[in-house]
Amino acid sequence: MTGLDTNTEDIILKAARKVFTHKGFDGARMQEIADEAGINKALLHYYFRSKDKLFEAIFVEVLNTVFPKIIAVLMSPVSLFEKIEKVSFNYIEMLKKNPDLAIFVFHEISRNPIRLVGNFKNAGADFNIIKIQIEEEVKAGNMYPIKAEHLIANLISMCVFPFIARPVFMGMAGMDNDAYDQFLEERKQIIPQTIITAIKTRK
Amino acid sequence: MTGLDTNTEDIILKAARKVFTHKGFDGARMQEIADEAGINKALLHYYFRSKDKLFEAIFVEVLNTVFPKIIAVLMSPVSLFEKIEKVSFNYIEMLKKNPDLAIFVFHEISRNPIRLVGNFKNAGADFNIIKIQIEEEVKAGNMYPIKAEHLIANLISMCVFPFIARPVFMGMAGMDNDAYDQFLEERKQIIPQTIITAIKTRK
DNA sequence: TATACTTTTGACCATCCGGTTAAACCAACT
DNA sequence: AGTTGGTTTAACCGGATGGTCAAAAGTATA
Repeated sequence: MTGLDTNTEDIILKAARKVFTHKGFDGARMQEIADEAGINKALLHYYFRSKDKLFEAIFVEVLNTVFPKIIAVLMSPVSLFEKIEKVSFNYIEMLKKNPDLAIFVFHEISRNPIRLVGNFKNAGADFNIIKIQIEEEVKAGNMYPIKAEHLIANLISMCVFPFIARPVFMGMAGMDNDAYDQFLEERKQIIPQTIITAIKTRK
Repeated sequence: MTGLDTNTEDIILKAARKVFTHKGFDGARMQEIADEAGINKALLHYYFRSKDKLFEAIFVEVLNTVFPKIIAVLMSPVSLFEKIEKVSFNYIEMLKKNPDLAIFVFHEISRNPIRLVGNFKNAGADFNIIKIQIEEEVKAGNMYPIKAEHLIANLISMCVFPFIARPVFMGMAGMDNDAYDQFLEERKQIIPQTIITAIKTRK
């Protein structure tokens, strides 16, 4: 593919990402990563000193895949309703391309919550921007009040959780893989529709 | 506490449940379970032949904690709106008492999706009941159409995901533990409010 | 070609971990 | 007290696993 694929360090990262995101830190084996990369196990330690170091490298990479783009949308200077639509679209689009990331990220964060703190706080997330924007929309009569925490929680939950619970939902609703992909595609519309309709309406 | 606590088998199950749900199958150590139970490691193998067997025992137990009650509510003969309220309340209440279960269940299911199939299908879940109920509510003019899959996905997502993403949401919104517990409590109202308002309104 | 360097490898090591075993412990019964 | 049967333990085993090392292979430079 690209030139990156001929660079040993990147081959390793790619293999490690695949194995770690699929099996988690505890379930991943250095030997399996080496096999996946088509190299000797010792070479892993030559480029990355330890399993922890290698994991850290790909975990940061994954966090940067998952959070920054959505935060950028939420912080961008567009209307609240447009943000809700864009986040739904972008998040579902990204997770369709990286279906393992959701479970991986939250499992690993639960294994070691401290790791998170610094990393995404300085991705430019400022929660007050959303709070102020909601206040303004309420003042302008475009929506009814809701705490920013709940609005964002509703939005992210509905986007991400179907990827985490995929086998469960598929089993419950009797969907096959194709049907579920179609279902996920529909959610790009359903989620903003649900949220926006709810906040535009007197409860 | 109860008489159960003096029974070795139950002491083991309790310890195993704590360690497994906290660390996952791969991260759990038989020695740690033994320590937690205050017994010898060999005794684990005396009561449960292997780590797999012990895990299977507590996994079934956990599935029966997580799914049946919610399925029972969804299948019960009450109005759709009442179901939505009851599921929100019950799910959040249960997860407040067992905060580790959400991540644990979905991580382990992703590790081995087949395990799930039989288990909760015969918990009495019949998705058609919800589909029919929605059709009737639509026909009666009480709500606008929405696929049952999306309605249920929205409901479960908004209830469960805040437990999975707890550290992330806490970080983003700058909440401490007490504030987050309060936030979760509020969601018992917010979630049915959001869903019901949305489906009662022309989009 | 000789030299110096980085990259890659196979073989190896120490430790961890799930699992086994034989013996000790203990309660019940005779 | 002695026997029996279930329970608990300390010690041990073998394989898996993260990690190391010295030598081989490859590459660039003179």
